[in-house]
Amino acid sequence: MSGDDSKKWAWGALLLAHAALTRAIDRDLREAGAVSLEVYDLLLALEEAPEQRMRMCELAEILVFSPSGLTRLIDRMAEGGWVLREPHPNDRRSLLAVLTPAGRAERERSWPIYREAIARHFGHHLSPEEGETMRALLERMLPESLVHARLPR
Amino acid sequence: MSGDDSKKWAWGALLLAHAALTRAIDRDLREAGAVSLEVYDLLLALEEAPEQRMRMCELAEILVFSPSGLTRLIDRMAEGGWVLREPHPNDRRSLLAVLTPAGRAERERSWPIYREAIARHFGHHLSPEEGETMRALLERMLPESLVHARLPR
DNA sequence: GAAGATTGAGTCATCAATCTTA
DNA sequence: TAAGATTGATGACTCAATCTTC
Repeated sequence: MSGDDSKKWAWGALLLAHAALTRAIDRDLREAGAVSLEVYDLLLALEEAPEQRMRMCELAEILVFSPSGLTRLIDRMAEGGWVLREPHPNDRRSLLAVLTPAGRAERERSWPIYREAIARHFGHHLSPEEGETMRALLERMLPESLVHARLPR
Repeated sequence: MSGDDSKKWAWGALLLAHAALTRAIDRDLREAGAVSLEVYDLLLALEEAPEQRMRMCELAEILVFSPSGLTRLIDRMAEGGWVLREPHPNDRRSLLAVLTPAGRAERERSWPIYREAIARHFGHHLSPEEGETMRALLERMLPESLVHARLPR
């Protein structure tokens, strides 16, 4: 394997490792009684959106879900009372998903469980300075389109 | 939100962003005709294991899959001719998954597609030095149990 | 014609229960 | 009794097709 390939391979190995870690964290979160990563992500996206509402297609793009996958995710969340569907004022093709107070409460209830999981999985191996470096690099490495909707203001 | 919480939140945001990025990369890979992340991960694990074979329960742990999930994943891969099941010589409860030449070939066929995807998603936002820092930190940040089976020797 | 959302069919994961062997 | 693997039932995501609106 050439030098370039072996560098790419190292990245590939870390990609695979990180994908597995994500599954492990998601498993931990569910076992501890928190909502799944996707649900948390959606609740958070709505919470930080103007007027706590967003078009279905926007949500699908942010979450990297298929349109039908998002439809069903919103179905389940609406059944739980965490979101509502509302017609779009200017485009009758489109629907808005709206966060309810119950949805916000659920996100807040899950936060401490997330905080624990994050500390458990990320906090132990790096010094505070290294953690800071890591965060800054990750932030720049991830595509703007995926980060901007998620970073705290 | 306290200062500590806001740090944790930043990590949480990056966790969510990275989970979404993983979905995006997996989608890209499939569209480009490569095997999925899980399948690649399994093929690679077997390829680097002694004698290209591993116990089912070990594989499940490395991949962060449930036992039944692994059973079915191996079912599909065996149907495709990429792995075989073999009895464990010392423990008749256990089975070994064995990589076939076809499985190795499939992993090798997918590698260039992975290389492209990695370059596209990871190569563009960081300088080579930053990339190196990032890799080193990621390597230390991820749990040993997940990294050691995946890093190139 | 294209964009936005949904539905049905198919795929793939999990949990709980079961069977065999240590 | 526990460990390892599998099976059946269920849940959740994708693709392709459809319907409405731009």
